[in-house]
Amino acid sequence: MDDARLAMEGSSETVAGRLALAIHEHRLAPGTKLVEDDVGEIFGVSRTVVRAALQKLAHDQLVTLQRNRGAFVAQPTSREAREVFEARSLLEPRTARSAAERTTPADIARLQAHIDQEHAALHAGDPGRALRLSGLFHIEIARIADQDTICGFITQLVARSSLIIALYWQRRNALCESHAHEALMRALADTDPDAAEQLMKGHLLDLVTSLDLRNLPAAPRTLRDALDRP
Amino acid sequence: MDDARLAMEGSSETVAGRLALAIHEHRLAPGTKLVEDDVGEIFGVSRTVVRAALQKLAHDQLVTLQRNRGAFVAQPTSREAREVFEARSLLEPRTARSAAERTTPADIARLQAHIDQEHAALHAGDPGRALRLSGLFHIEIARIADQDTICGFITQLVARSSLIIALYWQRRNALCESHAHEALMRALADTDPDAAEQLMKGHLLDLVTSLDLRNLPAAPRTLRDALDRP
DNA sequence: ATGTGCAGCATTGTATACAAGATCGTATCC
DNA sequence: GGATACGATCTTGTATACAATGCTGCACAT
Repeated sequence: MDDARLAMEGSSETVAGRLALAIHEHRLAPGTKLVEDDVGEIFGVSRTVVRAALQKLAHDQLVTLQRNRGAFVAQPTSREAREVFEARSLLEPRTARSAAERTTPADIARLQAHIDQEHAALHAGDPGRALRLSGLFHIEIARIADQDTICGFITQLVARSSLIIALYWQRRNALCESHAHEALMRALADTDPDAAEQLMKGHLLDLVTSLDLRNLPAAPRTLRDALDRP
Repeated sequence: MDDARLAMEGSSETVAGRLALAIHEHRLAPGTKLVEDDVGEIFGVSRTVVRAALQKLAHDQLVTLQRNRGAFVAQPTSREAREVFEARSLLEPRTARSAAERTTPADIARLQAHIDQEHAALHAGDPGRALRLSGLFHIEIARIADQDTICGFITQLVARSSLIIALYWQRRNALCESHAHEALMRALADTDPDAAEQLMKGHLLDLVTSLDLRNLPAAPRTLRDALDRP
């Protein structure tokens, strides 16, 4: 009830960012209800700005808005999961190719820093943060490609992927061994567009095959929601 | 000052839709300021719902929000224009391929109806509506491909393309002779994925080469905005 | 005991009120 | 005469108030 001090300059975006981060790091589980008053009190703002933040997150499909019922952390269906990775496989390989054609040493340094942080988070026993950093790696590559529009799409898809992983990840053990990321970074450093494209393609395929998408209905939902829809 | 009757059931989305349609049909020019009170009075709703609508449009990048200054119909730069068509060229050809693999006769009928309406609008001297329908044709193909996520992206890109065409279209004469659309429809009807993919690729290339993207700074903006930025 | 109806409560949807910032015109100074 | 400073006005940002909707639990009937 005291974070109001950092709420200046686009407070609704601050709230949206904090909520998004919590979702990315799996600290807010899919299906969780986000009550406007509660969120507002936590961040020290009124419902007005909370509503704006929830709307933004809804547009990114991180939360679902149900009229007169409220906002819930989204629960992508297995169909949506397949669609998200289908979209990523259309966008990211060729974006990685473009990135490879214009990577600078500074970019490589940034990528290396990402990978290091990711390893550190894993060893520190913070898989949520590791997952978040893993997603940022993909976004960073899109940023290198210098295509803001595509980068925005990829950002959205990475965010939804975090929810999908929360729901459908099967081998809980080896969490995203980032050899793939290191190989990608090398391809960029070597200015090898073909390798970058193929590596990204394979990496995404690995990811989607690590999911268990047999049409289990998303998860045992909020117990109540399971029956009031149909 | 009387349209309040149709404003129930998601009123902010109604407002956003009406505004978006006006932008699509080039009745709201890029750079136009959207004053909250004015919009609210026009649609018979309060600023609360107008703000929600403007936020949604801002997320779709149809309007630009400037803090404490207001909302303006977006003016994509030539860079953004290139990015939008780059993104479309990544998404739409392969989406057209997917569509060709699953087109039903009912889909063809719908596409034919779109083309007919487009011709009718052109002959009726309503180029705005023709352009809107032309965009819907692309969205309809994405819908046939049955990929909601990609369809959503394409919808956004088509919307932004409308703004780009408003700003950068050079040959004002032959407005989108829709032979390309008819050829695409035939490829879908013939279940010819290769042709569909190639035709879409070529069509998008034709579109982007019909633009004049030499870095003219977007247009003579709102006369005032041109000088207060730098 | 199970199902139904109603009442009270909790939460969201919308409008309005007030505060903060930006714009524009005018007056003043040089 | 031109530039600058200031104040009036308009617009947006945020909070709050009220209305409408949905939810929960108890009473009551079957």
